Amino acid sequence: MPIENVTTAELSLSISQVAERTGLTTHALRYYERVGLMLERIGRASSSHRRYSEADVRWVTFITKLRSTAMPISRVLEYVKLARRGEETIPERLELLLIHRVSVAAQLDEMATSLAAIDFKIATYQGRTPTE
Amino acid sequence: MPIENVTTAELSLSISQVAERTGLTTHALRYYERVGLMLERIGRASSSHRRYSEADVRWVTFITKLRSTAMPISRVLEYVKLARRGEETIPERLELLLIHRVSVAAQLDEMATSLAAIDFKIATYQGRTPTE
DNA sequence: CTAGAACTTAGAGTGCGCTCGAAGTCAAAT
DNA sequence: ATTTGACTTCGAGCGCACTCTAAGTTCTAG
Repeated sequence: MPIENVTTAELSLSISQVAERTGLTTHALRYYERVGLMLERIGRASSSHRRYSEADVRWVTFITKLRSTAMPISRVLEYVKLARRGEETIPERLELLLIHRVSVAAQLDEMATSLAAIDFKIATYQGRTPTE
Repeated sequence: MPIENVTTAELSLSISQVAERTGLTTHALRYYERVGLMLERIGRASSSHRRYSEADVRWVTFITKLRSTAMPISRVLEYVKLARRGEETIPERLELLLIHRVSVAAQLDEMATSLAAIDFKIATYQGRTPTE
């Protein structure tokens, strides 16, 4: 019954706890690790069970923000690889995020436009003349 | 050499013209027709080439709004089937759209939240303390 | 001590939404 | 008359992002 994290007040979570906290499945978390999306190697308990640090959880959380704005995993991977190279790649990471930002804005815009079209249809179904 | 659309001033477009106008590929348009997404049978020229009416184009355009708000094709199909049954299914179609509307709002919300997180990161990379 | 839940790896399988290829037809231009 | 290119059908193939299975290990509760 080895106790980890004696040094700092680092919590260390099991994979299922991280799954709960992030909304991903344990399968997805293992998959992310396999394809190289994690910033650092995920710690292991003596049993070889994964132990996630707070930083790991923050990173997974950030990844989900990128993913939920339709950044492909391949792009996230580029970003991770830059991040692993250290501070010197901040300009490149910044550029990557700024480019992505444009696409997110476009997505928001398209979705808002689509919503308007759907609302228009809803209004006609509700018998309200939508232009009225 | 039978001439279609004699009655009205209906324009009739080729598949590639519709592709241009809707942003879909001709492949996707054929696929949509194949899986039953079109409201009515698409007209054919004597050559058996597809001829799209204005109403067809409007329908495809509406479909793309549903799709771009992440409505699965299976759901669009439900909607189409209702629509083909006529006016009596308007309440059901309305309900389907209202339910979808909720999901679109949630998507917009999530995307906005993710954008905020990305902007936060951008700000830190730009050396601005983001909370400042 | 034992049962059962949770974990491990490696690799195969899945669902969605197209996308592509093959083989053929047709119309317009040269 | 022939070449070019857009079209047709049908079915297979593909990329993405997981998701699941199998076989084995380990942790937890009673």
